[in-house]
Amino acid sequence: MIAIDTPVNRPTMRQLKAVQTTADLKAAARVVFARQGYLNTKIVDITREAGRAAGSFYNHFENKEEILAALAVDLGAEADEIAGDAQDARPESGAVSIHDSARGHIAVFWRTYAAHRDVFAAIEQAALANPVFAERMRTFRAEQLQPWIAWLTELADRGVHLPTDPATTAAMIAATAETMIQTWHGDPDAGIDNLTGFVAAGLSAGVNQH
Amino acid sequence: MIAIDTPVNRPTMRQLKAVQTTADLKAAARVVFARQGYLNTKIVDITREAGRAAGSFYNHFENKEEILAALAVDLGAEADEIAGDAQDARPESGAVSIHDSARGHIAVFWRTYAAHRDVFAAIEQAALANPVFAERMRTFRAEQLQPWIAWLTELADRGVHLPTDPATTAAMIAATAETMIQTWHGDPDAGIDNLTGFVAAGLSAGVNQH
DNA sequence: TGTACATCAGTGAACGCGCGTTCACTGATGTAC
DNA sequence: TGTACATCAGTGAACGCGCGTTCACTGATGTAC
Repeated sequence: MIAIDTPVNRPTMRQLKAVQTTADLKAAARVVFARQGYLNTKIVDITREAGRAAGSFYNHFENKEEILAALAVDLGAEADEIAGDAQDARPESGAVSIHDSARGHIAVFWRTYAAHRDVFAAIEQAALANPVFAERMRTFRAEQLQPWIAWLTELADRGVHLPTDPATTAAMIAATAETMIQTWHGDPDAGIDNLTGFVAAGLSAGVNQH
Repeated sequence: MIAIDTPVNRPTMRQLKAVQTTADLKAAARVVFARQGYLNTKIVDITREAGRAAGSFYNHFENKEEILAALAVDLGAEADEIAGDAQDARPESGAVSIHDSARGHIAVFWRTYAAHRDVFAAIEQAALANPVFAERMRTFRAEQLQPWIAWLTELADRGVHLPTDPATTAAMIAATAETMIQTWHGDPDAGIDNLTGFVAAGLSAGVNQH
C-alpha cells in the first residue's frame, strides 16, 4: 500500500527549517547557559553559538525566559521517562523497606538532575532575578517532587517522625542531593548508595520513637 | 581625672556624619535586598531608602557588590559571636554524643542564618551573577563551615561512614538546614531538635557498619 | 575669640555604555493558474 | 511543466531604554593665624 500524505500533515521545507532552528537555538542556549550562567548570557551569545543572526531569535522565542521555559518542558518530559523506567523495573511484591523505596526516589532524582544540571542551574538563576518566573517554576518543581511528597506523607502516616512537613522534607532531601551531586565524581550508583544510606537512616530514626 | 582627647583620636563631626551615612546605606541595602532581591536592586533604590542622593553612594562604596561584601563582614562578626556564646555554654566534660555535638553546630547555624537570611540570600544571588564575587564568597563560606568540617572529619576518623567527603557533607547539611529554616515558622528550638534528629540519625547510621 | 581660606560630605543632573528588541530587506520556498 | 507572484525564515544594522557612574557645584565644618 502506498502512503498518501495529506496536504495538511506534510511539513513544508520552510517548516522543517524553522523547527531545526528552534532546536539549534535551544541546544545553543544550554551550552551557553552552562558555560557562562543564565544571567550572564546575552541573546546574541545564544544566536552566535547557534550560528544565526540576532534577530532570528525572536522568530522562535519571546525572550530569554521563554527559551528557558521550553528547556524546562523538555526536561520534565525526560524526567517522566526516567521515572517511568524506574517504575517498570520495580519488583512486583508490595512490602518495600524505607531504605529501598528511598533509593528508588533518589536514583530517579540523581539521574534526572545529573542529565540536566545546566538547566536546573539556569532555572534557579532566572527564578532569583524574576519573581513571576520563580512562581512558574515553583509549580514546576512541586510537580517534580510530587512522588517524594506522596511517599513521605505515607511514611508519616505509618508513624515515622519527619523533621518537618512532607513538602519541606522533600525539598530538604532534594537540596541535600543537589549539593552532593554537584561535587560527586565517580560512579553514580555508589553516590546514590551513600546518599540513600544517609537519608534513609535520618528518616528511619523516628520509627521506634513512640 | 580629666580625660584628654588627643587630636588624633577625636573624630570630627564630618567623620561622624560619614560613618552615619555608611551605616544608613548598609541598613537601607538590607531592607531593599530583602524586599526586592539583590539582583533587582538599583543603586538609587538603596540611596532613596537611605534618604540620600544617588552620588552619595560612591563616597562610601565602590559598587553594589562592595556594600554586600561589607554586610557579609558584619554577618561574619556576629556569627563568630553566636558561636562563641555556644562554646561558652557547652559542658566541660569531654565525651559528647554525635547527637549533642550535632545539635550544637546546628543551633549556631540556625540562629546565624535566621538573623541574616536576607544577607545570605543576597550573597547567593550576587555569586550567581558574578564568578569573581562567587569565589570570594566561597572562601567566606568555607570559613563559616570550618567547625563543621573539623567535626565531621573527626567523626570519619572514628569510623563513621559519611555519605561523601567532610566538606561536601557539611555543605549538604547546610543546604538541608537552609531549606528547612526557610519554611519553618514557630519555635526555633523545636525546629533545631527536629533537624538534629534527622541529621544525627543519618550520620549515626554508619557507626555500626564495620 | 575672630576671620579668611581649605576641605570634604553630600547633591542631582547628565553622560554614556550595554544590550534587548525592532524592522526594512533578502533570497529561498511555496502556491496559483 | 512553466511562470509570476506571495509568503516567510532568516539577516544584521540601528534604535532606544535603563541604569551605573561621573562631576561640577553647594554649604557646612575644620584649620591656620
